[in-house]
Amino acid sequence: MSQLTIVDLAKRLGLSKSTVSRAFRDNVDINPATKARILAMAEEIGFSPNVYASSLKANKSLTIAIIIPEFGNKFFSQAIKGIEAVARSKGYHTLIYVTDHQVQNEASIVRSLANGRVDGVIISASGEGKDHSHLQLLAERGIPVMFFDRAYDDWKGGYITGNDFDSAYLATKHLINNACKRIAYLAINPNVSIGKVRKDGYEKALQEAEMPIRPELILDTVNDAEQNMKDIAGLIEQEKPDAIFASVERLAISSIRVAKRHAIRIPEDLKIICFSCLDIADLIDPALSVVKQPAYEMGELVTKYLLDKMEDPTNDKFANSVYLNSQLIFQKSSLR
Amino acid sequence: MSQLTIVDLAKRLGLSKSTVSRAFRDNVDINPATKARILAMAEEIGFSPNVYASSLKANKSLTIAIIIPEFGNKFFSQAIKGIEAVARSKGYHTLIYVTDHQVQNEASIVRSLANGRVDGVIISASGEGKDHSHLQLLAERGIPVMFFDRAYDDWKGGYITGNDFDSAYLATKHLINNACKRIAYLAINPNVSIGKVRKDGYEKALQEAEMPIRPELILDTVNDAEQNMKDIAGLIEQEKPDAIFASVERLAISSIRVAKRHAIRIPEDLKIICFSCLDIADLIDPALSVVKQPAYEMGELVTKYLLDKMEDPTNDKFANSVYLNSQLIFQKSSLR
DNA sequence: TTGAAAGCGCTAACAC
DNA sequence: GTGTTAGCGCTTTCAA
Repeated sequence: MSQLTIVDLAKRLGLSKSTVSRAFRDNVDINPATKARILAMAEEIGFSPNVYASSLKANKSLTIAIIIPEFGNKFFSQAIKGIEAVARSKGYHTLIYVTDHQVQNEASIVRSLANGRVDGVIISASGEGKDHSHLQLLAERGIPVMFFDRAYDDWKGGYITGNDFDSAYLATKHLINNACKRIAYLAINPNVSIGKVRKDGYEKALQEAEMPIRPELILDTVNDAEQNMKDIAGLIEQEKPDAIFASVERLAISSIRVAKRHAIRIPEDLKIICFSCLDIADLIDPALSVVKQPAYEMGELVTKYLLDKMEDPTNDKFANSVYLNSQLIFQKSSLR
Repeated sequence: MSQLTIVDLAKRLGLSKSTVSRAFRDNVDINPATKARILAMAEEIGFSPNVYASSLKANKSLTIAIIIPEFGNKFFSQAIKGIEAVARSKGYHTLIYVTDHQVQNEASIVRSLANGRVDGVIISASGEGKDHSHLQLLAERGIPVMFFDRAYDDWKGGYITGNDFDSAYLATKHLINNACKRIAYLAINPNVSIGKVRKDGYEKALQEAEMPIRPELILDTVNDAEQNMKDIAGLIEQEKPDAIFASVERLAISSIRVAKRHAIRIPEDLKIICFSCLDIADLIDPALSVVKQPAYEMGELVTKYLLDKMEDPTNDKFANSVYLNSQLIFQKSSLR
């Protein structure tokens, strides 16, 4: 309750507050014995220096922020776990924000951070909208930003993601090799990087196999499971695809539910594969084929890069994109 | 880059910094026109007040912390989503920490918070250990704490959790009603509230049915999936249970894997039910019976309570436990 | 309604 | 090695 300060400590010990302050910093000249005395007393009365006073002084917060669009799947929880682990190991604290795919939420969150609250920001982009001026705010403040998994088309800074183009290409090719002729693609927002890149991989595989890219087999989805179920049911009924490649896990789950409901057999009538970090994909009926991204590693790496960038903001090295290899796991849902 | 301050703004506008400061607070006398001018200029040059200076002054951080043992399942991600949503709607920021079930991590995290960094803390307890003195630190600082899901036996403060005793009792009774005679219980750490309460519910159901409580059917597990798989395999082989009640999801998943590996049929040879917030429990083979806690609501409620407690720390109302009803979903894995 | 000034708790020259 | 002192940027009396 009582707000202890270094002055209180100093008085009790008959020292000045600067000496007490020094005891809590490294690399400063202080008599080891004095330091020990101070730390012992601090321990005894339960004192530790007020972080906001320190932050104000140092103009550093030792805090980073994560902004993600959703929390619905293992990908993000694993990534956050990686982020938090690295951050904490380096003495940083991690603020978390969920935008629910609303860019305006992302913008308002970013605005609330651009006043010294954080030293760096990690974002997985929340959606469309041409206006990413909120990112400009961080740039003006010199607050480094790294994106992971999802970035905006026009983002020129650092970005860690999976090798989604290749993975999507290989996943589609796998379906083709398993005799699929009408492969539907369930897309998310194409304004977000992964929406576009994954679709490009899908299209390349079709082209390479000299199969037509049929726009009617490409379904643009929304952030509403019920609506998506309807749309997927409509797609299946009208277009009779023999395979579905879902760009994100929740669309594959919806597809499986639709299939069950309509007595469509997987994989006999319809094969399914999707991007997913689900650790129990093998226990689903039927075992779900997945493109599994290294979520935890991605979280670790994006944080390492961010912290490095914070140390050396001008280094161009951190403005590049890094692609981590995903793992393709073919199981019953996509096999002939 | 350039660190703008209220003084810069004041100079540009020919005002004093106190007037500028007032423009950013509500409930103070300031000419509306002046305020508008100030805010317009702030917008133009992209200024917002340094939060650490404000926090230092106000001795409030507008920040809370969540400390959880793991991030492995939907329960925690949903709960965090609820916490963050409520916190943000009230203007609070949310720090997140994962202890990996290590009480010493919990302790060191708490220590790093007890210096003004946060105004309140939400914890789901990380494990055993008799020494919870780190919580004392927060109490001394007058930082309110609320637990959710998992609390320590000796915790006397606020606690929001599921009606686990009743749910465990009903889940066990359900197995009994489905002709199970040898119901194994997979326990987690009994020093954490839910470890004990859930087991109590299980035992009560057995007693009520006049079935013996067999210690050899109760497996204490550890935080290591491989080890647990071995132990579960051993249990199944030696004790031949006809049902497993897993106190947490990951133990049920491990059990299913063991069963598959050993060609044990679920539910014919072995029925399974567990606590879980898995949203695709119905898609697992076989569809998994679960006790589903209202994770998101729990996150919301614990946060509301914490924020209320922060306003009125002496109100005993927030020292009580609140039990939210879980939902029992019986599916193929536990049915005759 | 606005300005001047003290101070939140800590840090880092600078002096001794 | 330790003490003195001047702020970090903001808020808030108090006076005008």
